[in-house]
Amino acid sequence: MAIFTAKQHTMFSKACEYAIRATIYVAMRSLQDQCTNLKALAEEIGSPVAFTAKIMQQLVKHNIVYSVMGPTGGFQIEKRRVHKIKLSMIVNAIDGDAIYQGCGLGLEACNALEPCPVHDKFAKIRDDLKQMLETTSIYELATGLEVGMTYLKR
Amino acid sequence: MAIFTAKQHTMFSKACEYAIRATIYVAMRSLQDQCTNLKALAEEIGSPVAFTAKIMQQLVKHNIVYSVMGPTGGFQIEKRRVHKIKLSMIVNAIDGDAIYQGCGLGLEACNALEPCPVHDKFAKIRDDLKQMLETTSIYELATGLEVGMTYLKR
DNA sequence: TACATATAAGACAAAAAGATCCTAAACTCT
DNA sequence: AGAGTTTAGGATCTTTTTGTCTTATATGTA
Repeated sequence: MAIFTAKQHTMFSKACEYAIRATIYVAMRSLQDQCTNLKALAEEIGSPVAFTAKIMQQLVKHNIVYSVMGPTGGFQIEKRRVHKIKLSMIVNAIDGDAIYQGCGLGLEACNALEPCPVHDKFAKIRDDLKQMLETTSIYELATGLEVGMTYLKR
Repeated sequence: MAIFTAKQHTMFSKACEYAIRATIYVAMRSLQDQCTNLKALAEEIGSPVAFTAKIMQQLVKHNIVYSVMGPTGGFQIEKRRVHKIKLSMIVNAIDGDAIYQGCGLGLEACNALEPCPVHDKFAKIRDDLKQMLETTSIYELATGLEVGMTYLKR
């Protein structure tokens, strides 16, 4: 159980982690005018194939990537849209906005007028996170990957 | 399912949210030399009684609060220790340290030398969060509650 | 048109998180 | 000592998250 074993609650859900990794990889390939099929994608980012399929379906529904069926098909992003896709769009599509909008203690009624005890302490962290997610484009992350400055595996 | 319904992945697990709220309340009562029993505690922070019991057991094991059995028993914190208890101790006891130590994309091999694409973007956020959790004492949160500046319910 | 290959979509399964229940152990008070 | 109250701890149940499987649908190519 969560409480008994040393849990590791992460910033994003596993699905969201896969979604970000997948989008970055698809973006890198898109910048090279390449479509990426599911199998190769899952291989490259080290994620379960069938689960990744579900996640990609969501990204397609949220217009973050588009898909092409049939042979030579796969996932791709229009080259000119890559820089318009921000981390916040992916996080929002998969995890919702609670991580950078909600109360740190999960209180419904928490706001600036009736703050929870950690409200002010978290306000800055949350705003910084929001700012970062909303200004970081997949373009910059994909190009770092392309030139071998960053890595997606393991 | 997570992917289908609009999920809300939060900063901390539910258990951790309850743990923080509970510790703040017990601390406030401890500053008034009062012991807090489980039922009253759960009532005050709006959490399920039995689940809260499990969480309190963990906090006792991690020496964050101590417990007294029998009538007039409950949970308490030594007055002189209240200011020594930091948010990080609670988060660590319940959620582990991944939120402010691990890679934003969940990659095992991610570090400054072989960074994931979002590594640098997250470094600052993570460090700020860590700093805040490690420097925020339960004392200051409990006193804000005591004077009615902050609220724990709903 | 037929065939091969790729994604879409739904059902299903396993694991973890969230929550409950019951009995044991500790303690206070009479 | 006995009765009643409170936390400890184990077993159990439910919901959510993570992951798999099977069938349908779309598409490129011979």
